[in-house]
Amino acid sequence: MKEYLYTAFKNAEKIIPELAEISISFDVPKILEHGDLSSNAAMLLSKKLKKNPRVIAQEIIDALSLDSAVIQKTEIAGPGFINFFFTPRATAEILKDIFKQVDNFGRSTKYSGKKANIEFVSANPTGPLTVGHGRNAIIGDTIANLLEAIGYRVDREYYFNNAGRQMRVLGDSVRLRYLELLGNKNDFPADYYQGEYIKDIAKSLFNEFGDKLKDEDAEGLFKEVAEREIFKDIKKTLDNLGVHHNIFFNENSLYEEGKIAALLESFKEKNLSYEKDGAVWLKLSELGQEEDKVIVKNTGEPTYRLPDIAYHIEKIKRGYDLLIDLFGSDHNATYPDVMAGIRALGYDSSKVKVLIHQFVTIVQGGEVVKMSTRKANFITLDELTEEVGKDVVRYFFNMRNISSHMVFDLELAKKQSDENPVFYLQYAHARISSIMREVKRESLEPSLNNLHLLTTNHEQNLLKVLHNFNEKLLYSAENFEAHLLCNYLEELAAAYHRFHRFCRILGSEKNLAEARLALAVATKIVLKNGLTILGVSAPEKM
RNA sequence: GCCCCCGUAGCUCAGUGGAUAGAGCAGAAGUUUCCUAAACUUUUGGUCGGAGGUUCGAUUCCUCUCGGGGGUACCA
Repeated sequence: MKEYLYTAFKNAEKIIPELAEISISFDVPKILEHGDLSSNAAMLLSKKLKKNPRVIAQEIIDALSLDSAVIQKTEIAGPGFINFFFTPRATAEILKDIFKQVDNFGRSTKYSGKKANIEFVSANPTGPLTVGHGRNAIIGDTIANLLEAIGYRVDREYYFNNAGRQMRVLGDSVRLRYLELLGNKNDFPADYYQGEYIKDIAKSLFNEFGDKLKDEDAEGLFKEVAEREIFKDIKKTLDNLGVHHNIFFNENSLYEEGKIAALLESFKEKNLSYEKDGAVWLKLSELGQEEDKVIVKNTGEPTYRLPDIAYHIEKIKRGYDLLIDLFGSDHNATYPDVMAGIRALGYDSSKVKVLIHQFVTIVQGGEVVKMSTRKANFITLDELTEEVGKDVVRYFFNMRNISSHMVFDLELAKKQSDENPVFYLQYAHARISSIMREVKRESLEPSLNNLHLLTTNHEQNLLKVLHNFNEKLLYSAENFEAHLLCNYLEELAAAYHRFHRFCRILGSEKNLAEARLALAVATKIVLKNGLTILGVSAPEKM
């Protein structure tokens, strides 16, 4: 419908040349009485033409030469809006597109041939994923789905580190638990990993090796086994949610391939680093940042900045058109340094898009639960998924703006899961599936031959919502905002449920029944396409 | 101190500079001989944290301010 108006406005430039100077756009009015689409062009021109916007609006309408088979009427409203009302028949044309494209309806080829990479989760293998990681995992995977829907080829990447202090402590935690099993009492340090999973790993080592490991050091087998087991669990947890990375990038490989040493050398050559107090500093204050930061500690170990810069350079070299980093807000201070480092070495950081999501506040029994992997005070993502199911977890994390500090009330999620909006969407899909089973008895087929019969408010409204899918999906993907897709699908489901209540298929005259059936089937297609992008199932029965 | 995010209905949250700020839940009243009532209809509930500014028009953009969260490491 918009395309029609864009063309009409374009042609009207011959009569009102100033139309070419403003950006023409059409909004779907919030209120039904304001028509199907509205334009603010007259208001935008009012200053330029020094005329009352309502007068200009009339001149625009006169210049448009609209087809009455498409546009039923136009009106000038409020300060100078032009409202367009489409004929029911023109509105129903959308069903033809949906039936033609089916699973591909809504998908776009706008970014075909482009490659994107999204790095997300990226938790080091020190313990099970928590509910907090869940938000990152779901947002990341859904953004990847959205990008694929608009044509990108997407790599899902997981960056991790199995070296460093964190992992040493992990290995030693397992070692101490293992020694406990051999009867050696020890003071298990408070800053070690307290979780039961550490004891489980120690137990499996004890079962396999008996006391043969009592003189092993923490860095060897203990750490290796802990990492392997924990990673296995993490992948299982993600698998349960339908999240699959196709690239796992180990920070260690940057050291092994000499990338870290080379990077350090480049900074030195470019006179961007210096030594002070036994450490190597990066001159970030000369690169637009607040202050210089350490890149190699006086212990000889790099800080995270150095490998992070090296890692991003590696990704940039792979030739992506878009590189997304998805972090929790606790990392929000780290990326500007990394970007500055990349730019300083002459790499293009403009393709890197950093997305920061805010924390999930867990509330249990009316109290905020503070999460810490080390203290083993957390609710695992697995526990949550088992409690409420994959669809609820995915929908819950997708339905809110990533910048919102969301509250996750565990009791509510478990107890009142029936009231989660995801069931509202799925139920609409299941209802249509049910109708499709029923109509077979009456030998009704969806038909596009009598779409002019779809004239009631409920039918027309549903059709109009269907019209919006392409645009909403594209906008949602280009802005990395999956919650907009959720909002849209809720609107679609609501429109369908109303249609379902007031416009019966079985029992209606055949031509009308088949036109309505086409509308229902089209709705089912769009619901399913949307839910699939969210990673939520579209059940045939509930 | 400085940086990022948030503040909208009792609660959880939408809101792409536009017209009368919305949804779900919770509260009130209804709808089923009928394709699934996990639904639908009606209804109560708002100084959009506050104050300035830009604009024909601000919940939306800017400045200041108050409140909450996260950072500001030779942790990541």
